Amino acid sequence: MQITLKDIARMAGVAESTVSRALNDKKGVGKETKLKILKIAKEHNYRPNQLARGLAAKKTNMIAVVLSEMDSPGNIEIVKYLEKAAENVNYQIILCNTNNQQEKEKTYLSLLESNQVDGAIFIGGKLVGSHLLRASFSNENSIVLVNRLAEENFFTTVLTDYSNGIYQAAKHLLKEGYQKIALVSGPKDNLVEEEKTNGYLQALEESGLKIKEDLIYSTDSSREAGYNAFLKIIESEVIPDAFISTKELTTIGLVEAIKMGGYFIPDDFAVIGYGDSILTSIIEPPLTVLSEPLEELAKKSFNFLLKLINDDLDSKKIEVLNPSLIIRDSSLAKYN
Amino acid sequence: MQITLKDIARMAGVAESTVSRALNDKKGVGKETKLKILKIAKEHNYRPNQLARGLAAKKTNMIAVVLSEMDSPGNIEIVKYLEKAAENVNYQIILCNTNNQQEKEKTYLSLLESNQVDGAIFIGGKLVGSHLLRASFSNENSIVLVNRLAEENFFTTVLTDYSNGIYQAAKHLLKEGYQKIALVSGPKDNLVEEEKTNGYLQALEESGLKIKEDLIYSTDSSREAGYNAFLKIIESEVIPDAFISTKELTTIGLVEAIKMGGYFIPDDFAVIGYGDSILTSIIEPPLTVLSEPLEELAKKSFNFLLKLINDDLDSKKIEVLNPSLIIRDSSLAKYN
DNA sequence: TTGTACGCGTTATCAC
DNA sequence: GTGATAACGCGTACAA
Repeated sequence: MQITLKDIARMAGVAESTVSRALNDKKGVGKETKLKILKIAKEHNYRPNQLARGLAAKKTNMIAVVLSEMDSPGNIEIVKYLEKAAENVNYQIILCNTNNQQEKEKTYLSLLESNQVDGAIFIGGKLVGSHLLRASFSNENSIVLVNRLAEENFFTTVLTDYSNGIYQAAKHLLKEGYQKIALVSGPKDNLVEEEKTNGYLQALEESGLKIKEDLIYSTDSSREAGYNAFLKIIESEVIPDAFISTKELTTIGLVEAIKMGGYFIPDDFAVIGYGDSILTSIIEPPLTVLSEPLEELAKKSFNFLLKLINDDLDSKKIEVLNPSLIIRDSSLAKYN
Repeated sequence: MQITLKDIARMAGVAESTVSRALNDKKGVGKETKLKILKIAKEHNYRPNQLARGLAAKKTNMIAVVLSEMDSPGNIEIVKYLEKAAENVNYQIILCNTNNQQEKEKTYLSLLESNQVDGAIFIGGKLVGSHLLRASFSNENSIVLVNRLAEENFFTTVLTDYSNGIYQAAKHLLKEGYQKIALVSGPKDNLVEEEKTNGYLQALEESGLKIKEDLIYSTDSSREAGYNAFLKIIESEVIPDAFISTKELTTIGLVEAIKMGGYFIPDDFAVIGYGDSILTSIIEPPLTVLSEPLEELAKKSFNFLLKLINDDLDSKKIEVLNPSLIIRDSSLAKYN
């Protein structure tokens, strides 16, 4: 059995409340009694029961981080930064993985509703479902969305400027002489992916190019999906000379398919991938990629959540950060 | 505010205990009262407060999964299998990341000691520290180790047969005609890595080859470490003709260094890497790798933990599973 | 500065 | 079958 407050109180010959105060560094405890209490606590390796503590204080100092994709190195990177931020303020992170399944999200939301965590950060994922909405209505839950768009705009959100990112990518390809740029984006029912597509369309329109519907392909965010996307697209009437991929894993699959087909990058097809992660840095040739400001995404979202928890945020906020285009071999100029 | 048991009791005009019984499917509740209670609960979106529940029942239905390396796709894969297993028995997983820092492990152990979780699975990591030991003494904590060796043998453990795995790898290289095989292993203060080295030594000795100390290199388990390992090793007197790498990320770094040096695989150096993950499958050339039985590791360890929690395991168990050698281009025969 | 008493939301043990 | 009531371990007014 674990030792409890009561035990310490008995040993020290004081009241439980005094022990509680001493252990929590609250003022109003005599120096000597405090020292004695701390000593006893240490000697017996006392660990406060966090369940009881949370129950009494209505605060657990734990937050949930809900990942839509645990395979994506970018997401893992964000988690690491979150952990660092949490550590500084003595918060625990509990990591949850949904694998893009909406029902799973519901499960993890109940962590909030059942008071196991003080707040939650949702990273990625599709359109915000009705259950998330209801959660925000039923009680003033502390929720921050990262890289996830909801048309309702009920949640504090930290975003990457996807539209602008893909816009830059497309512009770059155009400047390098590519004219028939294909877009391999994520699932259609994802507003973030819609944003990306918008950036693509805008760049093409500005250049006076006709949009070929055949060259816009939306699919899952998996490696296989990227692979199959290439196979589908080169079957179409218009053969592209370049690809922009909007997800980390699809990028990998896409490049693999291109190489498997005996084509060369960028000679046959230029490629701009997504995410400046280990995956895109391993693959050959060196890939031009769109890179998200992962550290900032993490820091800002954590700060927002902290403020939400402490009722320190007057209104829902949306912060948009800029991605950057990292130019490498795979998008080199077509004719030189 | 959330609705509580008491609220439901009031609305239904019954006692709290009755509500508790009804909601927990315990016998001894009238059909009609039960129906009424369930209806009210559903209508008001009642969520039991897990803190209170855990406090009263001394059981949280949560387990901690402590990862030593979150960058390793193999570990992530194990986590996914664990999640699946946990879901089946209505357990929640809380993921913790230590980044190979022992102090962090201590932090997460306190999740156990403070009754926030019913048990913990430690995946990977170095030598078991004294804090882990103390945990096993102070109270009968439910702990399972995965891919982690402790000389004390206090914990139920699920292991891969590392020694045999590396033995197979080395034998394979020898058969293919390689004679000067270098080993790039993980940190020295890690018994698992020691096991791997043993397998290597055994294979070489059986073949009557003299061991060259220069060719045994132990380092961090990072990509950079693998990269630098190659640079160091080719500076030595004996230039190897093959490499065995015992960690996922070092494998990547190693291969990158070889290619960066202008060498070819396997013409200049054969390579056997570690882990059949996305990383080793992306990199070129196709890599011969040692693959761990990830799903089995997860399933067995979870079952063990469940039994530990339910006091269903009479003694500490150690289960050793077999890795498999997946042969691809990077270890092709030297002369043909 | 210290102690008393109550509450947090459940579960479990008695009675009835 | 149902209802009080006492835990569970801690925080916190309030009183002393």
